[in-house]
Amino acid sequence: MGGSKIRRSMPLFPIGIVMQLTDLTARQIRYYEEHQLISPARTEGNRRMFSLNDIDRLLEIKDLIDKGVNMAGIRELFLVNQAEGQPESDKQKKPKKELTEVELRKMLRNELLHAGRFNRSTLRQGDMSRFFN
Amino acid sequence: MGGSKIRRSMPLFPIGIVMQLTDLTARQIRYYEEHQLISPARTEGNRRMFSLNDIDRLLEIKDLIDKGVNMAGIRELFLVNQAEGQPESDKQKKPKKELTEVELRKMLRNELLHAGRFNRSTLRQGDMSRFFN
DNA sequence: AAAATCATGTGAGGAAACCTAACATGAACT
DNA sequence: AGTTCATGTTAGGTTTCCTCACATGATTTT
Repeated sequence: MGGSKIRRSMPLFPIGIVMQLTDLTARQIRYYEEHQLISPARTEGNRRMFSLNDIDRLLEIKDLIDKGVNMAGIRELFLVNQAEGQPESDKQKKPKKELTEVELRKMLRNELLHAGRFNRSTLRQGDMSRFFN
Repeated sequence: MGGSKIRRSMPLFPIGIVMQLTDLTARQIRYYEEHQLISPARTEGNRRMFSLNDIDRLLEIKDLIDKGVNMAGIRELFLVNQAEGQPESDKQKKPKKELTEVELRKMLRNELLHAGRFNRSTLRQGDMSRFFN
């Protein structure tokens, strides 16, 4: 890297800026990281640095939270979302702790209560284009 | 501003990131500000925050310095550059301290010595597009 | 209804990244 | 030889961020 080109995945923004850009508190952002919804890079000095992709993700998270989805739900949604477009070779998908039937039923019930319309295809990625004039 | 859109003029980057992106030292960047080649925004706590435009500018500055142009020269070039496309109403242009004949001659001579090919139209602005994939 | 869980607020103590100001330095001019 | 220019370096101070811990209100579970 030298003069370099900026990539959507380049860690560029400190948390303060991300707060402004997303209207989330530092606490919220860190909490979402703790629950593995994002994994921002770190500087040598351990400060979080966020990429455009991270910001995209935070905005999606915000959206889903408004719809009443909880951490686990969002995590699973992201998994599904990233699985599509993958080689379908893995029968077991990921050795990640998948949702159990019970949990799933619980979530769905919750969705209904929250008048959750689950469409409006959020989860499109790379929607950051709208961010630049 | 809320969810908001990013503008090229939005102050987003701390100086550390700008250093990486431009390969300039903090000292250099501050020095260029001191000479009014850039004017990055400041946070409440007085920290510099740079926009994409600022980074564009720094890259142009770097380029011109490589060609042997000094601070005053770069400043004047930017003035000219931004004057074109302006209403030609002002006869006096800016009450800025313009270059004197002597200074101008000095600079030109310098250019020649430095094998300065003054073309290759740098100074196009908004060239940051190449920065994104 | 009491207890547990979830998502977030808040505060303490510490460290990283940044700030200004001052002096140092080598290269190029006068 | 002395000056100016662009940059390096160091010192002392402030801001922003970090983790950890505990508090809190809204739900959910028992």
